[in-house]
Amino acid sequence: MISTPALPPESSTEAKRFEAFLRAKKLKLTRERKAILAAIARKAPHFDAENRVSRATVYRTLNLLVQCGLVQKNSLGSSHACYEASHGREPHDHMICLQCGKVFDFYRTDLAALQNDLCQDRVFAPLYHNLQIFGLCADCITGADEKFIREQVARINT
Amino acid sequence: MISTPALPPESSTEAKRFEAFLRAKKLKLTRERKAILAAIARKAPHFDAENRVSRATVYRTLNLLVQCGLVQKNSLGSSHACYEASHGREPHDHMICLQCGKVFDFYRTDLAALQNDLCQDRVFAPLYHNLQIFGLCADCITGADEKFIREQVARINT
DNA sequence: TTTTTTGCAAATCGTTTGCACGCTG
DNA sequence: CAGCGTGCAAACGATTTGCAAAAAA
Repeated sequence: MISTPALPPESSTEAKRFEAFLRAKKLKLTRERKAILAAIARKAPHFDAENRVSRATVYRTLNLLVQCGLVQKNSLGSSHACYEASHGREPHDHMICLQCGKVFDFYRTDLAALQNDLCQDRVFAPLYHNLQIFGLCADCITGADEKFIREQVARINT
Repeated sequence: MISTPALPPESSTEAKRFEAFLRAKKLKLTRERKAILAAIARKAPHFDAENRVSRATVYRTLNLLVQCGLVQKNSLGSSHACYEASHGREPHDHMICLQCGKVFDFYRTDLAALQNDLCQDRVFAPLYHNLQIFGLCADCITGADEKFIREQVARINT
């Protein structure tokens, strides 16, 4: 076993932010909340290490972390969502193939600027965005029904 | 009962597209599929009029319509989704408040151009996009913990 | 007639909630 | 000590799936 090392600067930053948030809302800093935050800070895949914390608590805490900006929750009206730690997240977006479902990441630094630009004339403080481009990937375009698909693409893109 | 009128031009366009798609995939044009397509074409809210078609069939057909481009399915890796008819859809995007969950629509004509631009150097044929901007709405910014929230926004937006 | 579809009901899966007990401030 | 938070198990709601009957090609 390794003696507990000093926490990396990022996680203590995150912890401080979370604590400040809880204080502002008069909520309590429990062992479970610390554990979940720690798991996120160390980028634990799917919170495996936090099996001792009940699922209900994980969800309740995730909601707090979302409100506090430490976790991003992506959804759109649906009851399902996709949680992702904000910390160290390269702001990337997705291209999703409608035919096979494959997801491609892409990075564009200018999208953050666009985001701020979009919000400049309205009272809305943007924290992060999520851009999904749906279409057809190379494999699916060259598939059997290529002709049909190309026609489809042409029609919609005009 | 009313004698069947000629279908409006849009729906017949959609119907043709769907038929071509089914033919290309050697699938059958059933009464249920027609009914669901018709409901979408007439912008029926939530397919109320299609109660006679089983839920399973609605979902199965929606998947076909998505592949064929007549319906947009918005999700992000999650198993839940948000279906929306492509037909006559103003290409709009969403700002979503993390605090209260309210959704604001916004329209930007230049986003379609951006979408094509993003895909120009890779083999991916974009059909449509979905941009979500998460942040805090006016009401929530002016709420009790304004100070904290502003700090948060400032931190993330840099 | 052959193959695809449908409807039903059961199975999933992520998420939420009510409640009694436990812990933080 | 007063609340807030937790675990559990049941409730939920959207979506999927297996299977036998029904419909399209």
